[in-house]
Amino acid sequence: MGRRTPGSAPTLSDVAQHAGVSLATASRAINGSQTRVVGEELRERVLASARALGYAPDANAQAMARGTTRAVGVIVHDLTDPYFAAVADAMSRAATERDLFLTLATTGNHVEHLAEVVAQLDTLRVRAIVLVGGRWKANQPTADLLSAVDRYVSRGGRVVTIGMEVPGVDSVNVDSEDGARQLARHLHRLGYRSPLILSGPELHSTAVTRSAAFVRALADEGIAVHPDHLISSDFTRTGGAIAMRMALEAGVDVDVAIAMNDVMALGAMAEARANGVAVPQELAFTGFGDIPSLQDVIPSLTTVHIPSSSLATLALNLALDGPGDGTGDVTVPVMLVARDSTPERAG
Amino acid sequence: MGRRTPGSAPTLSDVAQHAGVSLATASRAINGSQTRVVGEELRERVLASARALGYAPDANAQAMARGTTRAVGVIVHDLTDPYFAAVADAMSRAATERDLFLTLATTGNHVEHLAEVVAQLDTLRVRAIVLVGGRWKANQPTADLLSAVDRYVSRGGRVVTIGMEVPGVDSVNVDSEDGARQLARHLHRLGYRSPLILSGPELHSTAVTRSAAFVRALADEGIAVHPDHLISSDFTRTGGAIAMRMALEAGVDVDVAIAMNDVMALGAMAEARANGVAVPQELAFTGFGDIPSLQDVIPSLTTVHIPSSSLATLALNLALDGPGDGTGDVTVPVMLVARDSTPERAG
DNA sequence: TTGTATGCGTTATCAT
DNA sequence: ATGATAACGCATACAA
Repeated sequence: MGRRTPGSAPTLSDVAQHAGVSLATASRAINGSQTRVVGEELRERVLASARALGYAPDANAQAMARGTTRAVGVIVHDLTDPYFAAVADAMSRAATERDLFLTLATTGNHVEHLAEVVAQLDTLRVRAIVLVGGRWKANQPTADLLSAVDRYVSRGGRVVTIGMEVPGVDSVNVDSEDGARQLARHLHRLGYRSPLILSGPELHSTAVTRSAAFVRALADEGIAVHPDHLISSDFTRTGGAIAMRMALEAGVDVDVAIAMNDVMALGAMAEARANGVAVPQELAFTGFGDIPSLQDVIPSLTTVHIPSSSLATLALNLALDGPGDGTGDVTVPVMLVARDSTPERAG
Repeated sequence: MGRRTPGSAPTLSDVAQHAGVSLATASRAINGSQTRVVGEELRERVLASARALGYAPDANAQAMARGTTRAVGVIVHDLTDPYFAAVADAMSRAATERDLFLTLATTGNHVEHLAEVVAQLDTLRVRAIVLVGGRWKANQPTADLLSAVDRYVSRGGRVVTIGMEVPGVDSVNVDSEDGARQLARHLHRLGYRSPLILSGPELHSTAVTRSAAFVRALADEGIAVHPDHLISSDFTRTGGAIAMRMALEAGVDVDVAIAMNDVMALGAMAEARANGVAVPQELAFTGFGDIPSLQDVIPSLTTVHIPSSSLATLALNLALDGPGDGTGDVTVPVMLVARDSTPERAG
């Protein structure tokens, strides 16, 4: 067969030679120039040669010659978290749509590696970086991160964050404010009066913002949140469980636990149940995000739907076409999803 | 500030010039050659210049000069599926471990794009491609895919699949055989005697292999599977639900539904319950895979744990260090996880 | 140890 | 319309 020796790859020159044309013509015939056109006959011949040799262009060489790549970088905390998985998946689709490909990086539990990851992507000369925030203990950008972003941007790189504020960087955010309002109104109407708020890490801006939004929204409904009824913990399932345990041990008297995201709610719910609390009769639960696996938990969890797909699409569009100066912030609407974890409460 | 005009990036030449050394010295000082060493003083000066200019190497140029990249390609069906998410996450960690980065591609529902995706990754000259099979309707490699893989391999590329057979390609597989055996034994001991097998697509080799393994394993326990009690459907949650509905409408008399993966089991379980079946008393359920979200479903699902992390690590190692000729197949052990969806059955 | 020069595969700018 | 040829940014064989 036409298999060449391993390690070698047919180059454009090989193709040109095989077709008996110049390198330039081969290039134009295969990857098409915007200015030049190749004659019908030659084009056919070149294409045939390319096929015959099994030619595949070298994207790295193209990147260098063109001065730009077709890669976009995506940074998430942990793909195991359904929220990130959903966003990453949508991002992948959106990228394919625009004929780009994804370089995906996860930071695991190490926020401190964030700057390093950005530098890596910088090295790859990705066209844009989408930084998906949301589960790190703290999401205040460190000096390291800021300078890495700054270097990248100074090279013409584009950055946009999702659910995370970085000075001078465009961002796409969830309308936590409105979500809290919808949920608070719903709970009030159902008869809930003493909420327990399961907040995220105290250093996490989304956690702080969102819980503040809940406190306000509840106040608007005439429901005051007792200071002891706001517990901070990790933005994870375990975090939710721990917060719930703390609440139970403190013997708080509440009728609904409002978690700042779904996984926390699930963790808290499991913990409550494990401690003999009747869910949802004795204690109701709400989440935030509407991750897919929610459809299989019992009772199904009342939550606020975050359209992760538009989140991703908007972020990518913003990254590629936006101003790129931090003035292009976008907020995506959310929607209450009432389910079984918050039954109507008898007075 | 030292911000350069957007679009431009300081190059190694700039650094060399700034430090007053040659290009070669700058290169060696920054990325360290294995043969050459740079004097202490000069190295410092170069590094300082690099820092001062905000220099970041161009990975594309390096790739070209070195003739090799640090990228590995990963192809999954859908990140929204917890199984793929888990594998991809583990892959990301494994890649970081080896100082590589991930180029992630999802095929969505379009198996037919698989060849195209491989060609793309080929273009990028990724060091290796890990193809994670498992949810496509059919996973028989098409001629398109085969030739794309062949071209890539002939260039020195490495391919390994997970849970999918492609001729001449190394693969990492789950020990379905043993998983079926463990589960069958468990079910038999608990008193189950008439199983319903929820299989995957008829064209899907994993589905076929695994259900055959179950039929055998059950037979070994003296349990025969009635032909009508093996239903094929999609490898998805919806597929599971549909299969369950068909079984219910057919009025099958069974005591346990054995799904070929977790999401099918969850879909089937929900469907059964929606149709008034008491779960698990009236009908028990088992899955395969042990995806994380299982901990929040009630009753918790008995399943077979697939160590997705070692799956990913092994695949990557095999891809990078293996023979690369299809003789390096690896099988990873699985483990029964008995939970509440299969209670002991009163004779 | 340091510097010079060449090549990696492609695009783009010139001529022709 | 086609063909030379110069970049692109870096690593390395060779020379000093």
